[in-house]
Amino acid sequence: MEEAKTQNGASGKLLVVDGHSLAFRAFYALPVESFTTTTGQPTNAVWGFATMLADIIAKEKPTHMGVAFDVKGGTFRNKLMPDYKGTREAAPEDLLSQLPLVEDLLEGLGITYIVKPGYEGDDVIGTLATMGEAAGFDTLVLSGDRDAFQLVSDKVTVLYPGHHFKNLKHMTPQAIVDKYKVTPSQYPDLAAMRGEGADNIPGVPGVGDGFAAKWINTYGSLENILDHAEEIGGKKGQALAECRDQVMLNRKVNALVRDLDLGVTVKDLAFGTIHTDKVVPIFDKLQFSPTTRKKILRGFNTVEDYDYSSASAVAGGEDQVVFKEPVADMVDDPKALEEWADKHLPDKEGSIRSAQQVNDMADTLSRDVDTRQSADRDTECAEAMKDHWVLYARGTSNHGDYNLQELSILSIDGHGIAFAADDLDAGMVEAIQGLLDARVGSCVVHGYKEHLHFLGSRNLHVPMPLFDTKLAGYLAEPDFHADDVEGAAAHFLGIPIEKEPEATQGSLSLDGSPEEDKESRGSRILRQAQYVMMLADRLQSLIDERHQYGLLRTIELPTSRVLADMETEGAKVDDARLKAMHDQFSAEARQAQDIAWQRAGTQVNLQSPKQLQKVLFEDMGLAPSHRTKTGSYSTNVAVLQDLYIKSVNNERANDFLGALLKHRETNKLKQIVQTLREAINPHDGRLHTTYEQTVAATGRLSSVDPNLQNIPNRDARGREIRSAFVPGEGYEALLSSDYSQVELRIMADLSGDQALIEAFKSGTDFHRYVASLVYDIPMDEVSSDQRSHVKAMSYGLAYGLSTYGLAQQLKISPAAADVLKAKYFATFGKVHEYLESLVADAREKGYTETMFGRRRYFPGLRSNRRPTREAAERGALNAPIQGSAADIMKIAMIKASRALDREGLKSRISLQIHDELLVEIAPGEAGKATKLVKDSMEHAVSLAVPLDVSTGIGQDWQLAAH
DNA sequence: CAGTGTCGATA
DNA sequence: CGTATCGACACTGT
Repeated sequence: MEEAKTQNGASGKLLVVDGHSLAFRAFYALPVESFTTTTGQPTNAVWGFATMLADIIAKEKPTHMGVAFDVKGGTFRNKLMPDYKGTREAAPEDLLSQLPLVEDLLEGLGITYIVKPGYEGDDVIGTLATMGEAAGFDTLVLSGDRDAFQLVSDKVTVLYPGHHFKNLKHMTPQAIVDKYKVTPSQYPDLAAMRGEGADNIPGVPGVGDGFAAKWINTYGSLENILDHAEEIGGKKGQALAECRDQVMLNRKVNALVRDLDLGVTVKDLAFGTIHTDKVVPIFDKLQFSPTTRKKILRGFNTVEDYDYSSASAVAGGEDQVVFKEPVADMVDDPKALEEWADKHLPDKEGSIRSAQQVNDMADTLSRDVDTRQSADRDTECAEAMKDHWVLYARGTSNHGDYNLQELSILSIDGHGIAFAADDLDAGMVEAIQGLLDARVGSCVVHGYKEHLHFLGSRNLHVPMPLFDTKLAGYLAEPDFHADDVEGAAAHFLGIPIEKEPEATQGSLSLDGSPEEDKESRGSRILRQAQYVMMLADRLQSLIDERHQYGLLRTIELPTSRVLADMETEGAKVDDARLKAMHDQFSAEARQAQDIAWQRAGTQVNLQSPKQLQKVLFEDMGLAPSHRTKTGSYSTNVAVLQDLYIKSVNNERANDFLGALLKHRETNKLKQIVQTLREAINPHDGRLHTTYEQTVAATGRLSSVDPNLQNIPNRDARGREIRSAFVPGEGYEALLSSDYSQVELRIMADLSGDQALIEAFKSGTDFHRYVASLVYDIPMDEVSSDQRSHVKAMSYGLAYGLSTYGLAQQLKISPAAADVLKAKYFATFGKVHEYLESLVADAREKGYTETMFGRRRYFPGLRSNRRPTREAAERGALNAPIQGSAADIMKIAMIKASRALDREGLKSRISLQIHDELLVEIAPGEAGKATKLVKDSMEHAVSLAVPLDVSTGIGQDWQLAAH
């Protein structure tokens, strides 16, 4: 890098920053929820400001720096133009409260910041840039305001953020000319004619950058253009003449002042020395992580080895994580693999457990779960994880077809072996199997389920490993989603994100990227394995601290195995039936569309809310009711139905709405059926969903590609689709087995409310029983309204339902809802207390916990923003309940799967829909399988109330329903 | 071609 | 102004 030199030998690089612009952009770019201290102070703008600045400092290496801020109160511009920046909304409090923090941080970092009453930050910037230029410095101006372009010269470059704030464009004189076809000094003339929307400066109507540039190049100066406005002619020329005064005013307003007296010289702007006594307290106050601190400080000359971490740094210490490049060993025959393993991997004998031992241990722990939910809390992994190795495989999957692509084994000593799947012959596969069987007890993977699939595609079976970094990461922070190993490493280890270029396989690469050669492919996968190794170290201690190893071992890892089998087997569907339904729904949707188009008089796209808004609320003049969150008029079913009823006297609108509603319904069903059909695996005619085990923050599973957890079930039309799910070849029926009111039963158990416990023990119609208590009347006098109101209240409990919401759902007045709620809580006082305690505990601890120690963190509970805080409160109320139900179902699945196996049945679990299992029944096994599955579910855990499971058997899913 | 908004399906 | 999801489609901006 060359540095600027002046005649007198001075050299330097000056960075001038528009402080407000940077803080604003950071604020809006980063979610405030993720950047809030425990005291509720938002820090997203400060964090973004500081890290962004650090990035630029690291990249540009300036020697001098000045940050300009606006100051409250009007400037000379407002006197010239009262509307100047008039459309700007006031900055939100969450941002304003951060500006003093930014200034404090700058002071601590030894960076000069400047405000000048009566002038804007832009004028300070203009002055600083001019001073830098005059001193012979290379000068950079970081600003999101285009007015700064007038400062650009050979010595001055403006860094202008693009759409993504990260990539800054270097606006040099040439870049300005390329973009606007005028020189930097001519740019204000151009802007004066075009106007500046952001500042509420009107331009000449119909004139944009293009015309303005053309005129400037024809006539030179702005004055000259205005003098020749008549010559230009046409609408634009006329408009220009009419706007003459405005344009001249614009030009005055957009000229930056470049000669303010700021009371500093360029030399004063030198920086680099940090005031440690000031910086550390600020860092502490902002609760910045050690990683963030290092990141911010890397561009400064800091005293070597000075500890910038807070005295009160997080326990467990965030030691600097160092990436050590693994050594790739060449192993090309089975014997060599065995020798390599003997040399580098933990002993088969001794402290390391064999696969059988590991599974025995899991069984033992799982039995503990039978009797006492907390028995598994004390199992720790630290001991076993002093010596471990990483198995890291990658592959492809497509609707049940899995394909291993590459596999690696990495020892804790840094030696590793990488294989391309194509190079694995039968002998090598056998040797790998031997290695797995002997040493899996000390093995770490990232995603056990995926490894079962990928290795399974080469007939390799992976017994249960010691640790899974993907599952562990999910338990540690269920709201965080890394999409790959690098992402997880970046998050948990604070390793800068360097995305590895993905393998370009095959003979040619279309996008011109170089094909990855064998060697670099090998070292890439070993690097990824090394990330897994490092993640294991970090997560192991996190998991142990929280006593979650039992959860990992006895619930999550075994669940992975059950899910892998379910995914591999899939669920059989009758495609002929689906096709018939699709044809039927298509025809109906088309009919409805024809009628709608006819009544509307135009071919509106019925699937376009925007077009519908126009037809309904403009053309037909109907009265809009509900607004969407962005302020437009909603066209959802509730609104449409309402309009339909209200439009009885308007035949055209009424017909249109009827057809539209019909289209909504049938088209949705058509689309669901179509999606299902497209996902059928052609080889076996079955649907192979993928269960995501680390997505839902509460601990539930989710289902994707296709989602088989949202197949219609509410109305008869949609439910028909379930009749297409049938037993496959070699099976005779389907069993549906589901929990009734699990979440309520969990609440009864956890709250210890005797009234509710008795209600469940009574064994009668639960909602009727509860209603009789709430209204204090005999069971047989409970009206159907009373029953349904109480039922809604019961279900709403676990969601943090408001009286408003309850009223809306039951179509009763808020006052009546309030009365219902009061009565309900008067009857079940302990439930009320329990729900309140969930939120209170979460506020104190920062997280909630399920019966099995699954955590979820809720930083939003301390937010200053009411909507944020209340949303967090509802989440904290719901998470332990929904999450405990999820834990219980996972345990039930593990038990059921093992029971079916143990009894030698061929029947198998096919689908899980949160509180329901669908089981494919082999001939003659209906009775036995039903009993095993039902028992497993009923006795997954032992609560103060019985777990009620209802079952049904039928020739298809719909018929199996009960 | 990616990102956002609206809508609607489930437990 | 009830929790947790997934995904199709339309539209918009680079």
